[in-house]
Amino acid sequence: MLASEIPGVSTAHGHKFRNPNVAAVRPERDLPAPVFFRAGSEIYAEGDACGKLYRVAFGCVRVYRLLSDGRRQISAFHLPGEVFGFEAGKERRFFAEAVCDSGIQILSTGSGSEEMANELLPMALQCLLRAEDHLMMLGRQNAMERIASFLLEMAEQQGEQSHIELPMTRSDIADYLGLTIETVSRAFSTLKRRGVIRLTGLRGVDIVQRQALTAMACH
Amino acid sequence: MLASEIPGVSTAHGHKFRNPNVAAVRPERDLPAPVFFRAGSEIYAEGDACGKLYRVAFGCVRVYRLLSDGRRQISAFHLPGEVFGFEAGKERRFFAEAVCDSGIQILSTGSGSEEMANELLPMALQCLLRAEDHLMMLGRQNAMERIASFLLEMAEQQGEQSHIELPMTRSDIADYLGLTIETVSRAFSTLKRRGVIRLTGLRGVDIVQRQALTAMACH
DNA sequence: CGGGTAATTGAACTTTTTCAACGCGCGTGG
DNA sequence: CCACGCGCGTTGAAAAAGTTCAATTACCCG
Repeated sequence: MLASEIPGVSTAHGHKFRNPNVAAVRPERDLPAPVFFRAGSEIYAEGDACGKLYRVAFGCVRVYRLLSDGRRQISAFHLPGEVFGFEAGKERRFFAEAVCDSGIQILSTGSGSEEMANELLPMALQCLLRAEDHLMMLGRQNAMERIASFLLEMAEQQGEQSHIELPMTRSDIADYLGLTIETVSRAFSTLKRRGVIRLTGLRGVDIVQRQALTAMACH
Repeated sequence: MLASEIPGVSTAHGHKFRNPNVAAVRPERDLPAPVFFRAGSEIYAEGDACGKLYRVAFGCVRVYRLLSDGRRQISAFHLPGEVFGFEAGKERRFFAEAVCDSGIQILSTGSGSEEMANELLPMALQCLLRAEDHLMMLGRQNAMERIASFLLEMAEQQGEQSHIELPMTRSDIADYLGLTIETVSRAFSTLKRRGVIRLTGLRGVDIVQRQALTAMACH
């Protein structure tokens, strides 16, 4: 099932979010058929039972938590090929939603093959690795550095092209980077004014001066 | 080996950091004798080979990363009973140092028993859970909320006493919370002025109004 | 082409940082 | 025993960064 096969669904972005950096969990043929989720629809919610894992076939997923007063922190965006849904404990503390129209393969872990259980730890560690990069960014980088890191991260997830598509809104980006939408928007504008990036529509970004970005991200 | 057996070493804090919330990896008798680390000394560094895990017998450990310009983000403090040192990849990207004089048990994982391999995934997930709490804090909470969360976290790690000992300096706390030492200090002063906490020396904190703290932490 | 959502921009304001000065506690050496 | 220095912590004032609120513009989709 592809986005392009679903009537009435825009495929302008759907098929572009390939992620060449993530090995398949197991051969594609062993994976269940993807379930389709409309943009914005819920994949799981806080309070749901843990136990299932999910794999993005196409589209994009945001995983987030909410504070009681509604402040949101997005902990990760997942692009095609990535597995998400790890959580310690019995009940989920996170929400997962489709950022754009997406196809999701549902993997049941407990009953899975032993072969799969062996891959769980590396995947969890990969998750941890990303969380720890994210931590550094939120704790110690300023707005411009976070935006630069974010663009490079997206470029890497999409195979190091100089053109990237951002499936998420400024609001999503803000909640991922711990900023406001206005600050995100201003940082984009500044990068554009300096000729570091070009904005093509609301979603597209051309990276004109990659090394300027890496210098800003200052790892 | 206990801190109190080491001549010339202050034991004023060493024995106080018990953590009743963490189950031992395996029965205490199977654990190797702890290695002693002086306050400030390095346990491992960025670039070291991964593969060993560590368990805090007594004392406290900080795990952190550095940006190229020296900015530091502490990703966790580990108190007695906790296991640390998980990292994906071959080489470490983190540093670990003793915050105060500490005893560390070194567990070699690869060659470990199968029984231990089975505990790796839960431990990694536990790690992930903490990282994600931390992420929320850094991304979406203000200075006072972070300090309140931090104090409650320390209280929980030390068994929900109303008196807690902070083995780390203000600078460590600042680098854990993504703030400056001045901001940390001002938040402590404000809490003191409001009668929420009492400061007993540089390291001790009495929690006078616990529910005021939980209200501030606003989970 | 027109409507509505999302994004951008400006200006005032708030929070946090930065820079600088000062104080406290403690150990050392005169 | 006391003076001194040193590390750590606190406090104040000014500056910077980011947020908030409000108004405007751009883009996508029918």
